Parts: sequence; structure tokens; C-alpha cells
Amino acid sequence: MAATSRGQRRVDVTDQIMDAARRQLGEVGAAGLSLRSVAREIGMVSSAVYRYVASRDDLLTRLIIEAYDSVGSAAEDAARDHADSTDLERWVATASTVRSWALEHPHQYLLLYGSPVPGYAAPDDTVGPGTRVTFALVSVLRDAADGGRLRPASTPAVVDRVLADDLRRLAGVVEIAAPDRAVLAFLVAWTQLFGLISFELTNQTRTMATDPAALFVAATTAVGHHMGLR
Amino acid sequence: MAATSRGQRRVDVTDQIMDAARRQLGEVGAAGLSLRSVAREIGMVSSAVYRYVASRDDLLTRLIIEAYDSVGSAAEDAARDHADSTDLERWVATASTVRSWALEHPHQYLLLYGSPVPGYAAPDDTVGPGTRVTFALVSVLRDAADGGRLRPASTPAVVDRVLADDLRRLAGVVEIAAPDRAVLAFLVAWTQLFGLISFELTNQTRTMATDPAALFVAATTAVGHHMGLR
DNA sequence: TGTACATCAGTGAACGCGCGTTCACTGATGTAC
DNA sequence: TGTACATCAGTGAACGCGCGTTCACTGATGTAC
Repeated sequence: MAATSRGQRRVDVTDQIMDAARRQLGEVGAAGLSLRSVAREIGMVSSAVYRYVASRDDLLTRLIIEAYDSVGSAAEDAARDHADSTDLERWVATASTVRSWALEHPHQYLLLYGSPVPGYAAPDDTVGPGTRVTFALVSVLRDAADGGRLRPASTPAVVDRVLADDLRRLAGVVEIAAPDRAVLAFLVAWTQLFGLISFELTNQTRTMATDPAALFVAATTAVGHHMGLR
Repeated sequence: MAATSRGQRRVDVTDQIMDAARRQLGEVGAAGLSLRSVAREIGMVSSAVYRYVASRDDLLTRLIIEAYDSVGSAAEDAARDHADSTDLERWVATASTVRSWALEHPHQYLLLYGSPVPGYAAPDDTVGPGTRVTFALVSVLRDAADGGRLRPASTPAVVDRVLADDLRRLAGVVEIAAPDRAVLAFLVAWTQLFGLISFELTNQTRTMATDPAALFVAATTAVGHHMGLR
């Protein structure tokens, strides 16, 4: 019996394919990723990779799920590891972890949060993993709210009936007991977070900050504070 | 003499090329845009478009500049048209105009603020037009500051020396006389704005808001208020 | 106003490339008895 | 333990496609005298 059984070899080769795909994603971006060049890289004939992957779209889907799980678990870890810090510090730490992940895996980040890949429609399997980061971020707010430590700033109430309903519904979905304006502040914080990361990655902030990390921390602290975290 | 002189015809055909390119951008995205299909659409042979456009990259560059100018002037108009409103209303109006433009031209927006196009590097000509939107947004803050109407919220000062220098330098570049924390708040507002728009366009907020415009206004109002606008 | 020449727009063929996907095949690895 | 058969991984050729870009060419539009 060989040291590598048929089953073992199958997972090894699948790993090789995913590794190569991830590497190529990092070089040419999602739109340029091709099965043929993945096959070439691991020394296989192009038709052979069809034994492991159903199609190019299937490969993209796997990369997406993998990436979502990767950021997702990084964020979850950060939130868990900072359970003893102040709420605000914990928020900044979790957000910073998302940023670090993005800087380390720029193309994977852009695969998730950049332009849609032309001709590709993400299947429903990607939705679940996609919510992990957001839930990790929300958990910081929830714990603060549950602990009665939330001090949301009072902002002008431009929240109409429909929006108020949405905010309350959202609060229910993520199971937090926080006032509307805290939920709204979370949405602000959430979009600001990804907006700044995206701008950093696409160089829109190029000339702005000598120390981008410091800017990120300052911005994240400000919105976290505004959300009511202390 | 023909009604259409050689010179006139030249601009007509160039317009046709740009129109077709813009349309195709809207269908296949920037990565999928091809000179050959643009030529096909306007009933020309592919080599003929090289009389009007130096290369595919050149076409992309023109589309980018055109798009930057389009959002830029829309934002400038909005800021000008609301010069008599309150600062906060003016801010929300200008931001909403950017959002509307993005919803009307999603692929042009993504060309500017989505993932970089693989194999394409934007030349320096795009930098100038690219700053127009940002300057239009900044002008709202500047006018409020100049009028002595700015009431920036006090946020925890996690602004170290290096960042403070950057913020002061930025304030100089955009010629506003506002405290560090207002400049920081502007960067928050600016990234939040584009972050939310990007999330709307890529459907990340799909299930969240019944009325996305209401959410946008509420969010923009909150950050505008936080920036010190009233 | 008419002629000679220069400029320019558009043609069609070609080069060389890479892509996703299918299919009949060989040979090795496993399984049942 | 040995043999017969089934399963599976990988091969190589092929299909049909679209792409960017170059080049020698024709014929029409302009310009100078």
C-alpha cells in the first residue's frame, strides 16, 4: 500500500490546485484567473484539473468561500482574544485585524469586496461564510449593549418609519438589544471600515497618510466611539 | 463641401466609439471591454478604431477621465446649488448626488472605485480629474469652517504626532482652516460615503434596507453631524 | 475654376496568443472473491 | 495469497472562440498653385 492512498492524494492535489489558484489570483486578479494556467503551474494537463474542479466558476466559488472563512475566522479570533479589553479597544483590534488580513491578501479581499467578476454570479453557498466577519464585528457591539455599557451619541433623528423598522429588524437578526441610533452607527462604522480598507488597497489614500495604520486606528476609534463604545 | 467636414466627422466617430465603449463597459465591465467588440458595434473593422484610439489602455484611460469628470461636475453642481442651505443639508445633498450618479452609472463607478483592471495602470492624467469629487465634498466643510459654523464633536484623541502632521498637511492642501479632528472626521465621512455606495452597488446591503436612499441619508447625516456640520 | 498632389479614413488579411471545455484513451490503484 | 474486474487520475488532441495589434492597400477628402 502506498504511503499516499488514492484518497490522500486526492486531497493533496486539490490543495495544490487551490494554492496555485490563490497565488495566481494574487498576480492577475480574479478576472484574469484561468484554469489552464493553474494546470500549467502544477504541471498538469489542463483537462486533468476537471477531475478536481467542475469549472472555472466552481474554482472561483471555492476561492471566495475560502477567503470569507479566512477573514471571518481572523475577525472572530480577534474579538475573542480581546474579550477582556475595553469595548472600544476590542472594536479597534477587531477592525485592525480585518485590515491586516486585507493588506496581506489584497486580491482575496478584492475578490470579496471589489468589483464583481464579469460573467460570474456567486452562488448561495457564499452567503453564509460572507456574514462571518460582519457578525464578529457585531459581537463587539452586542457584548457592550448586553453589559449595559453602550453610550451612543445623540445624532439628529433622520430616521423615518421605514428605516426604523429596518433597523429594528436588523437588530433582531444579529440579536443585539441596542437603540436604533446604535444600529445605524454600526452600519456607518461597518461601511466606513471597508471603505477605508478599499481605498487603501486601491491607492486612493496614497498621498494622504505617512502612517496608514495610524490613520486607520484613529478613524476606527472615532466611529467606534460614535457607536457608543467606551 | 460636405456638411460633415473631415474634422467634424472625426469628432463624430470618436463620440460613437466612446458611446459604444461606455455601453459595453456597462454590460461586461472594464475587464471584459474589448476594442474589437466596440468596433463591431459601430460597424467598423477592428483595425479602423486605431485611427481614433491608440490602444485598449488608451480607451480605458479616456473612459476613466470622462467618468471622473462626470461625477466630479455632478458633485460640484450639487454643492453650488445648495450654497444657501444649511451646511448639513448641503453635505447630504452633495453626497446623495454622488450616490445617484453611482447608481445611474454603476460600471463607470466601479471602473473608478472598484478593483483595478488587470494589466492596466492608470496614467497620471487621471489624477487631476479624480480629485474633483473629493474637492467638491471638501468645499462644504471649508465653507462651514470659514463661516465659523463648525462644531466638531470631541472624540478621543488617538492622533499621534505623525498623523497630526499629516492631517495638518492635508488641511493645507485642500485649503481648509479646521481643527485636526474635523479633518479626521472628513476622512471618516469620505470613506464611509464611498464604502456604503460600493456596498450598495455590489449588493452587500441587499437584505438590509427596504429604502436604501433613506439609509444613505441617515448615515450621511450622522457622519456630517459628527464632522461638525449643522 | 481646374488640376496635381498630399493627407487621411477605412479595409481585409494576417500573426500569435490564450481561453474553457469535451472526449476517447492508457495505465495505475483499489476491491471482491 | 492470487486473480479478475471496476474505478479512477491523468493524457493528448481537438473544437471553436475572442482577443490586441500590425500592415500594405484603396479610395475619398482636402490643399496649393
